[in-house]
Amino acid sequence: MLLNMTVVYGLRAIAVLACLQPGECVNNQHLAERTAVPRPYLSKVMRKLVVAGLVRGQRGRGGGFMLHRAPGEIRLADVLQALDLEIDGGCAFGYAACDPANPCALHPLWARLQASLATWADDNTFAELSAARGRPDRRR
Amino acid sequence: MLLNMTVVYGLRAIAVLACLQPGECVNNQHLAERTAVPRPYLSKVMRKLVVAGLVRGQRGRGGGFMLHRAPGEIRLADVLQALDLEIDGGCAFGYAACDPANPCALHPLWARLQASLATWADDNTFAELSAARGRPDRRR
DNA sequence: TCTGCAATGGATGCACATATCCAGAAATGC
DNA sequence: GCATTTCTGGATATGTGCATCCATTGCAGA
Repeated sequence: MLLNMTVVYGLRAIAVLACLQPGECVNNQHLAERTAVPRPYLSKVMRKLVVAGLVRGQRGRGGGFMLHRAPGEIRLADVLQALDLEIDGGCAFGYAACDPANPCALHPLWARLQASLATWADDNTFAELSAARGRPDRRR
Repeated sequence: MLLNMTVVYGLRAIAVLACLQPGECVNNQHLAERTAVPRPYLSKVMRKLVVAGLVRGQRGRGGGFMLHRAPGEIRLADVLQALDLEIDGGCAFGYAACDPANPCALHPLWARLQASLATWADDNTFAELSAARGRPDRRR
């Protein structure tokens, strides 16, 4: 796959949380079911999202997770960063100094890829999810 | 990084081969130096590129690797495919049936990423490398 | 204050990508 | 044919991402 599992899991989780009613929250077990992520691993991922300030974790009876900002205020790039994905992986040849003035052979192709990814991550938020928002699979 | 090491190594190798004079070839050791890839691992990567028909491997004294087609005839997608990178990683939620008619929540965002990547891989060839083509690091 | 629920955090196991080593096979020049 | 060079190919080590388990901490309601 193109992105690593941890990131995919994080995106799924945020997407599910973005579909909740305001004030509503989902605990780790239910979230694991809805995202099809292994329960113990999901809690590690959620922890990182909490630390990054994207998600709020409420302990105790009736607790769970909810978004800390409106879905439209969360960019995909925020999630990638929270989960330690380097958008800019550096020079394709591993050169420390590689810029348009002194480029490696792959520089133009590589820069184009980086730009595509960065645009995708920066310009998209969770405001736009598919019609699956109202999907009846909202089991508890 | 965004792509896995194997793919990056493969791209580097093709880029170096694309800079050779017609008929010229480079053996594994020199190629490993120019691409900064571990020598034993590079030979595995090269093998896959040979099997895929992108590169020709010539054994014996004076042998080595050379491109099997013109640089402009090799798309990035060809290299990715040769090195077993799935461009289309399937649904972000892992649903078997996920299409615009019955989408997962992440579908629109996910489709946009897939499209960006596919465009990059399909529309770019090794015809366009940076000015490093004539770079004086052409040591033997 | 007690009890149960749920997130937190550390320690650990597992699989696969990455990397290495070495013997074999093919091509070239003598 | 022989020696040298070089790719080929299998077996093996290593390191990291992925996943699991369990003890602890914090919270809410009775």
